[in-house]
Amino acid sequence: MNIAKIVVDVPASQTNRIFDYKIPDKFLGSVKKGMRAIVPFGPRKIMGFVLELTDHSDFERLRYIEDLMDVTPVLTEELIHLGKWLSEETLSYYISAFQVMLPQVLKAKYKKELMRLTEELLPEELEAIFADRDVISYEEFVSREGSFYHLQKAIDRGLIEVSYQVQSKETFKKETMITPNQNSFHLDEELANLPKQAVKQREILSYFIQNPQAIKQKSLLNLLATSRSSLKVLLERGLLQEYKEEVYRNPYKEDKYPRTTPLQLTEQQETSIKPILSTIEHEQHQVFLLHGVTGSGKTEVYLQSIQEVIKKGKEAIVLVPEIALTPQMVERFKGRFGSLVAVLHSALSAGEKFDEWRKIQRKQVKVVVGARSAIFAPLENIGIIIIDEEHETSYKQEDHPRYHARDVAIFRGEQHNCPVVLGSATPALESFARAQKGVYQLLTLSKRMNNATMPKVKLVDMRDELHAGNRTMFSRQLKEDIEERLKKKEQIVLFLNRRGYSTFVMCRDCGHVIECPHCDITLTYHRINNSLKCHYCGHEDQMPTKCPECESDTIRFFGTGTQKVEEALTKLIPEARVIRMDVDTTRRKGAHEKLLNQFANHDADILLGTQMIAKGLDFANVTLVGVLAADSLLNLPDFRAAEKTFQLLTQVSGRAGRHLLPGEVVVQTYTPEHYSVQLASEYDYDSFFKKEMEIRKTFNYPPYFFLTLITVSHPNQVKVIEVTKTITQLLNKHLTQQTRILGPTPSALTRIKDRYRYQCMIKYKNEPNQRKVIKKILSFYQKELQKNDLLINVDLQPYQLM
DNA sequence: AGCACGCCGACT
DNA sequence: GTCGGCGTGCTC
Repeated sequence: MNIAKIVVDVPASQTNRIFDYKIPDKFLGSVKKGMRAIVPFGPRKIMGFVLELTDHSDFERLRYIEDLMDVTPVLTEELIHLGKWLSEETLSYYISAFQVMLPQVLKAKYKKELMRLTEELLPEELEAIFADRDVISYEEFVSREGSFYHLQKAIDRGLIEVSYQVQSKETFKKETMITPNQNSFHLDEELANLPKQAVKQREILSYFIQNPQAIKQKSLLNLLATSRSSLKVLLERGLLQEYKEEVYRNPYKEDKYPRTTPLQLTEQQETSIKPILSTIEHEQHQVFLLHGVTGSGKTEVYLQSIQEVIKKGKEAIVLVPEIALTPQMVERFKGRFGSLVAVLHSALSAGEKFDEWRKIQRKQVKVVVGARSAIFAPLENIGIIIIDEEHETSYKQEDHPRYHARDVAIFRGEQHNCPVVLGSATPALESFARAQKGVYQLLTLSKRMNNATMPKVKLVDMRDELHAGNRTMFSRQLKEDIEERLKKKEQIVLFLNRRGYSTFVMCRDCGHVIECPHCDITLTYHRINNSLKCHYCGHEDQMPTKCPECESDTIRFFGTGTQKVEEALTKLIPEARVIRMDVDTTRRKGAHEKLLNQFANHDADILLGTQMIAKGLDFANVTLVGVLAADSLLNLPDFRAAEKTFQLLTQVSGRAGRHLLPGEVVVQTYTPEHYSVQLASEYDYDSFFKKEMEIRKTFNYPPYFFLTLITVSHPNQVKVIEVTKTITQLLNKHLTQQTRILGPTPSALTRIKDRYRYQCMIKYKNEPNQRKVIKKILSFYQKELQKNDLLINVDLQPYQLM
């Protein structure tokens, strides 16, 4: 086994294959599959992943592996297998598939340097740049406008060498530890010998006489209220010793979380957990769809399933949408499983993420809780994979490799013979359809815990408000309800799905929304020159004074970003204490937690926020939820708009009345008759499912058909149309009869940054050759793609249609 | 992706 | 003869 098969860190179609390298004798035996290695590649040195070891290669002039970057492999055999599958599945490069499975810091960093090889003076121009130094960075050379010709000549004459360096970015946090010198010093004797005035030294020594074990320098100095200087003397005299110990950066302090014990399950929970436990017991792969209304106790089912998995000596992965990975959520898992839990969250620093990952790699944890990419946790003995809020679109990665965590979960579930549990109050249509077909096993929790009822939803037609002369963003109903709760000292959650600055323009009379004439997107109001702009194609219009549709002059910008609402709210109800939670107020580390704590302590009456307050929050005292603008999602150019609206409304409503106090929801809308708004207000998922499925069937959308979206972009519009047309023709020719190919159509955002974008949509039921055909088409355009003016983007099962 | 190599055209 | 600008093809 002296040859390694390696995938190199060059994301390009021509290098998207395996290269063979010889293993030098000094590394024989220590090279293992899944390690990162530094290898020569042409004139440079780059990082590569060792995928296989063999002793035969068809290639004759093999070069040697230069160095190893790991002692322990960073990819397990299963992850290598998964990476190959992933790149096939998503049509992305092998290297990208492997990189996405690892923490950022394991990505190699490259440096190119120029090294002086002789004592003799360099040609004038170069000497000026080197200025007596032996090594300068290549970037510096370029930025000082060094002549490449002179450089080349100096290299040819052997004066200068180009050196390539591969660096690893990972760093390890070290802590200084202090311990008594093991070499049999009698500390008590030494203590007696210390001069009287050495008070602090005496204190330190006495401490170690009583506590002879090692202690962190930080804690010691803290404990004895002293500084390093007094410690230093003792270290220098050899009475004490110091050493560095590697520690994990610890973003979540375990001791903070009070331990919880399993709760008594309700009858429904009991019925639901049984089949899960059975598959764990029999090591069977099975996908469950746990359809549980908000507040029905899905989490407890997860926790007790995990408990069983741990009991069997296995491990668990829990995926939670980024936005729901709140301290409250983490607490539930850390509270039950303590330090056996690793949390992978984007809010962690790169170093913290790496340390959590390393805990997993070293098998020090049993449970991994994290957002999308946590599905790649390097566990080797998985007993269950749970995806909470499985309908969340954030589980689909939008750049390469465009994977869906749900698919990866099922793949790994098959590998490990373990159950995959998809949980949601509002399952994705695709998932529910599969459960109906029996592909997934459906488990239902229809009752809330504590016998709480779902809060009553009142729909308020905002057009009526206007006709009654109310021009504020709060309906009379909502204002009244807020005031009532304030009187009763109960709390309120207000939800607005609009980011702070973003505004759209709508006629309050007829509900007409002004869109860009060139793109299918609402225009944004800019205050500076009173104009309407399209953020993508650059189109600009003067702000109209009349509705182009009905001529009414009640056309207004709905600039109701959270900031404006906060302002209006304090004007309307001055006594209310408001906490605003959006990207702006939670950007700082820990701010999220702080604001939620304030609200939990009733330091505020109203929590006003965007998406981030829609999920997972659980406050006993919240009895009113207000949705300020339910239509905001419906106006998006997306066949999933109704589904997303239904999901969001249901989820937000679930924030009220989770405990003893009954809850109520006020939904403000301009389209109260829309079925997604109607049915969400009645919590009628089944009817929504039926209705939406009919629509999907009529328009040949998922789950009846699979989609593939091919987006072509190029600076020249004629060229884009031509290429897209050819692609459509090629697809028509090579795909089956039943498959429908739409296009070329201009993309919803036709022009971005001077590139025209056209797309072609493949709707298919069964198309086994699809990937092959697309690959062929891509290679047909390879030359043009390389030049970079033509871009072809392929998204299988897209979630973002723009 | 980089990088070398080779051809071409402009300029001293 | 000298220099830089591109197009092409290769990397174990």
